[in-house]
Amino acid sequence: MAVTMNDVARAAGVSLKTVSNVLNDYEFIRPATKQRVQDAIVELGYEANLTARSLRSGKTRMLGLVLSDLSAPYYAELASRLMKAASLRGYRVLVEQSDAVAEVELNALQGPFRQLTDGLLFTPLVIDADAIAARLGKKPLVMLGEHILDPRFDLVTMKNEEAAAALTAHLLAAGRRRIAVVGARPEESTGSPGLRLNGYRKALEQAGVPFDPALIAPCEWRRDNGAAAVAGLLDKGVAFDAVFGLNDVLALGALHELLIRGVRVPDEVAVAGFDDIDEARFASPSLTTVSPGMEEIAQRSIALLLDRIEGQETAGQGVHVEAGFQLKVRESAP
Amino acid sequence: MAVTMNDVARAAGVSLKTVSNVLNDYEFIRPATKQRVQDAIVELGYEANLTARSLRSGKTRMLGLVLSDLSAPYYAELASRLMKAASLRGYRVLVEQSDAVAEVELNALQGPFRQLTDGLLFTPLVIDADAIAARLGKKPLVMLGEHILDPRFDLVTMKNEEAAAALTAHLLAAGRRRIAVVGARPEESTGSPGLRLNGYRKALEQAGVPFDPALIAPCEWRRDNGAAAVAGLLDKGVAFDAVFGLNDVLALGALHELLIRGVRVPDEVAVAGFDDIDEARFASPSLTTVSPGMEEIAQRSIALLLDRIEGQETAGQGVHVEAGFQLKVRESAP
DNA sequence: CTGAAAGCGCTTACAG
DNA sequence: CTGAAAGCGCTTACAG
Repeated sequence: MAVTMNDVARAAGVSLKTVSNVLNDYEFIRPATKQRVQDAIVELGYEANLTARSLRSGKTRMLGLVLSDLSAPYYAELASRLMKAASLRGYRVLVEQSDAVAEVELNALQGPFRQLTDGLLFTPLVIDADAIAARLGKKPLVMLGEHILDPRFDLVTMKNEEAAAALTAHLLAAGRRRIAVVGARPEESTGSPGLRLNGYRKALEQAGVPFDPALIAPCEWRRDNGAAAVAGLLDKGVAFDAVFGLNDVLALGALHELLIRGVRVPDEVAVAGFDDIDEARFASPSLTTVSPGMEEIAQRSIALLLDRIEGQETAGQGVHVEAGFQLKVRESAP
Repeated sequence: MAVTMNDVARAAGVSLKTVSNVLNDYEFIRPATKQRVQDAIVELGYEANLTARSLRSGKTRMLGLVLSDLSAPYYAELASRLMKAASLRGYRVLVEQSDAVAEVELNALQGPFRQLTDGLLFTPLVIDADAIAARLGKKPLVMLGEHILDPRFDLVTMKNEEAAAALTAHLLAAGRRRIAVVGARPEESTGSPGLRLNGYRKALEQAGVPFDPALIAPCEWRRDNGAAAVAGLLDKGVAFDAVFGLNDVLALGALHELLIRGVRVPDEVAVAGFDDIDEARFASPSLTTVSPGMEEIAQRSIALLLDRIEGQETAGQGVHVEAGFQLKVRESAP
């Protein structure tokens, strides 16, 4: 049916191996031979069969990306950048949405999804380091995010604590003293919620402001939950003069609820988020937030994963990368 | 290295073909034989090699999705739903971002991307129907969106004209007479911008309100362009009492600019969008928009594409599906 | 520098 | 109901 390497070899009057050599940029081919092969390829309109190549070579030139939900703005923007970075190196990205379900996360590690990809960019939300280590095959895996901080794994993440502390310090410097936090449990101290809450607590401590658990509203990181959490605080009569949404969609949900209730932002209550999604700049009022270095995260995680896939070193220890962050001061918390 | 079908056959004391029959749910297998094979599979931890299966069968059980930019909220939400719908039928979705570049769109039709997938969900933005027809191989392709309306192709789309007309009629009914449109050229009449503009014009006509080209601001569909377009109208001194952003991010960009300039929304200027992305509900004020039936679009386009892939009929004519829409009246244009 | 052969792990006619 | 054989289209040692 389709044109094969055999057809090309016949047309060029060489063996299969020579065609393969040309395709794989083998150095030592006589220019004349190479030219004949290339002419035959163009003439016949030959295209390499990627499946056959994969079967024989054991490589697919696809990377797996496991995240909870591609429709969340942060993940959508990250996935888009990861795909572009991978594409520049000749790789495609296959996305798996886990919905934060343990079974899906586990299956991504060893099932067909793993088989289809040469390496994994993994954002686990529910399974733990040991579960991952137990299912870790030979193929490389780079952790994205901060659910797992384990020296065994490569990890690309952001400065959660530092950035959250800087943001909180900014709110404190503006005179805010009762800063509500949306998206963590008061006692949480690991994972993205916990680390960001740690930063918040450190900044409070530094300023000599007491930590009040009543100000901490736990919820899943979705827009509607941000709104509901703030509604809950207001209904309970908890007094606060700022809201720190642990990500932007939470902050934007909170902002919406405050404005609906007639609370003036930032005059009465300042609002700040975390992520700097495209939307933050265009919210009304625009959202003060932290830019966590998403482009750097995308670049470095692709670079690290491809080094593992293509590089010689299998490495004993995991590499830990932390992207730099930037405070983005806007109208919602000047 | 890995466990193969041969290993399973040996362990179960049957031939390769019998193992294949069990794996592929062939009907006529003696229960005892089937059981022995299944036991061997579990015992050895056998997993089918998908690459080998693909090479032999010519099927990858992957669908291609070509869109301009996964980080755009509408596409991110659509991609997420498409993946879920495909997953229920045992397929994966591989995304290709075209950035609205013609070359990328063309390559998606015949290059390696096509080879890796059994069928394509294609949102072309720049190439035309003939270019597509010329490169259309044997594999099925379903158009998404409305850049191409051609009887040769299967198409799943939304009621652009009707929905835009309904939205415009809503603005007119609320007494708005100078409705600016952001995201189309005044003379445009095809593609998403053109069709939505047609709907706008029809509603104006129906209401006996003259069409004023000065109110039509062309720009690419990005948030910052929506803001810039409104800034342009205000700076030129064009009078208007409503803005219809041809998609939600344009409307939200416009809303932002209006509020920055101290224009009261909706009192002085009403704002409406199109798409009903998650963000619309939580904007401040919340955004009046059109919900174009995204879930229906996702479901039906997957169903249609898989019918083509798995079904017997190669069909002469393309099937055209239009999802239903709903007007979402919120605070920005009550 | 180039060739002839083996084999990656499946599915698919072809037999019986 | 089940088996023996061929072959999908490549890459990879092995020779020379």
